[in-house]
Amino acid sequence: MASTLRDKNQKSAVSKSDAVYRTLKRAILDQALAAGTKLPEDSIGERLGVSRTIVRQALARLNGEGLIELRPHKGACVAQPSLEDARHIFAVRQSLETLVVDTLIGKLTPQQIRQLEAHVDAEGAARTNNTSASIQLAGEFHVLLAKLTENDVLLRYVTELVSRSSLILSLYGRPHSPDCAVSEHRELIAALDKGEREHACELMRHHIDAITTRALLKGNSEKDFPDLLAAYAREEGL
Amino acid sequence: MASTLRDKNQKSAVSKSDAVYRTLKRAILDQALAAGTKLPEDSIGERLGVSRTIVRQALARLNGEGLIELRPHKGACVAQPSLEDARHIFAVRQSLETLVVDTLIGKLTPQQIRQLEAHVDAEGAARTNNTSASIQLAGEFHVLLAKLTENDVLLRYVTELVSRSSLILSLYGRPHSPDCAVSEHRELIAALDKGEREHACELMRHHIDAITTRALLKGNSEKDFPDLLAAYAREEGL
DNA sequence: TTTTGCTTGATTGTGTACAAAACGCTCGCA
DNA sequence: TGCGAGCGTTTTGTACACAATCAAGCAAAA
Repeated sequence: MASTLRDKNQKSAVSKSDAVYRTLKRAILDQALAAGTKLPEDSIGERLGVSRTIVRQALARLNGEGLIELRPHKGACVAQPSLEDARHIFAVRQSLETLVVDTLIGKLTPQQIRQLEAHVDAEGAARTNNTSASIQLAGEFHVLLAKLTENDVLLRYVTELVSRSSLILSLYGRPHSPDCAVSEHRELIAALDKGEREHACELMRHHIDAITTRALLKGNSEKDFPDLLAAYAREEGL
Repeated sequence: MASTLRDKNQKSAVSKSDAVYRTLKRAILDQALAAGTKLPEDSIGERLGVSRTIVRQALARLNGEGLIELRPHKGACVAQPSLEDARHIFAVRQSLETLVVDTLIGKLTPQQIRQLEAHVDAEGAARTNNTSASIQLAGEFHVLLAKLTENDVLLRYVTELVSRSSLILSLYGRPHSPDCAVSEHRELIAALDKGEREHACELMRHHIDAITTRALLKGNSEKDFPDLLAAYAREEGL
């Protein structure tokens, strides 16, 4: 596709570690690299044709964003957010995305509204595709909203949280029905368009609640056992 | 306390780049390194007795947190947040710190209340000292609150934003009167203690508003002039 | 048979060397 | 005297090599 070429040019011109960073990030979010997968610097570097130095930089960045875990002398692996992590992440999303809506109310141009609607149309079209692409698109809707605020900090945090949410959904989430996400997104756009501040905020709150519920309902079986053990181990100073 | 010792051992034993990271961060927040100061990898490494590799890691991390700017092939320098950056940062702080208060309401133990009061006492005691230490302590109060939520994500973001706020205050802020900060902190603790949710949230909102005003009111004289020039120059493609 | 200790292999942490790019300086020219 | 080009120096970007650490497998003893 065209974007690949453009990205490749940018990367080679701007920085290689960015390229590796983006590649790994996409691989993680596409679930090509499942949660918990080890990420040895050597193999990745060899596979992508760069030195370990570059890979290390990319891994450090991903670690900073919470997408991988980086334990000293033990290497990196794709993060496995605990249920508690998940609750924390969604709580902060709740707060920040309400701010997004609050910032956007009454300031969206017709063109921007159309842009949002076009995105949701794409979500609707991808409904029949596989789950991961659908989760991806649903997440990008939130990132797009954040981008429209033109608040860099807000955009960065929302982007980060949406990425981590994708990971969580792929770990714990029930099968994910895109239908409700799409309809909720449409309602939100309508409220934003009409300038109904309270209604729009309430819709966003409810929407994130729905995602949270979908994310945390499952996953109480095999995953909690090792976590419990880890808690005990930590108390012993291990 | 015991944790301090443990942390220190961990630091020296576990990783050098952490040490450099912390050193640079403190230097920036203490205004030992003024905004805009160039940070050559070589000099820093030589000064701190580590190789460029380590320094580079620390710089990358600081860049991720917005404390330094890292332009390709041009090196790092202490960040100079624009007034717009400042507005963005405080807007997000507003939102997140309200979440902190909302999370904490009704869940603080008497011991934690005492801990908060002790901190504010320290703020009051440092009132006569120099400005930077005072700003520092006032910021740490907010970090302490975030820590009490036990929400890692929230803590990380608040910490980051408080750091950047310190930088902003040192750049644009008027002389900073610690008195009002202290009294506002005390009121907030009281409201938290009594479990008055709405009142506490309102106090936090008002408090951040006050900080924002203090931060952005000044700085229209000597600092805006070069900025204005830069804007003109950019329009000319320079 | 199970457990403990050692040894080996693999992987990360760090320093250093070389290549490329940007900055400052001097020199030449109008 | 002012301006621009060319060159040398400084600084960053990258690769690689060596040291340190961890995990696994094997052997030996209880």
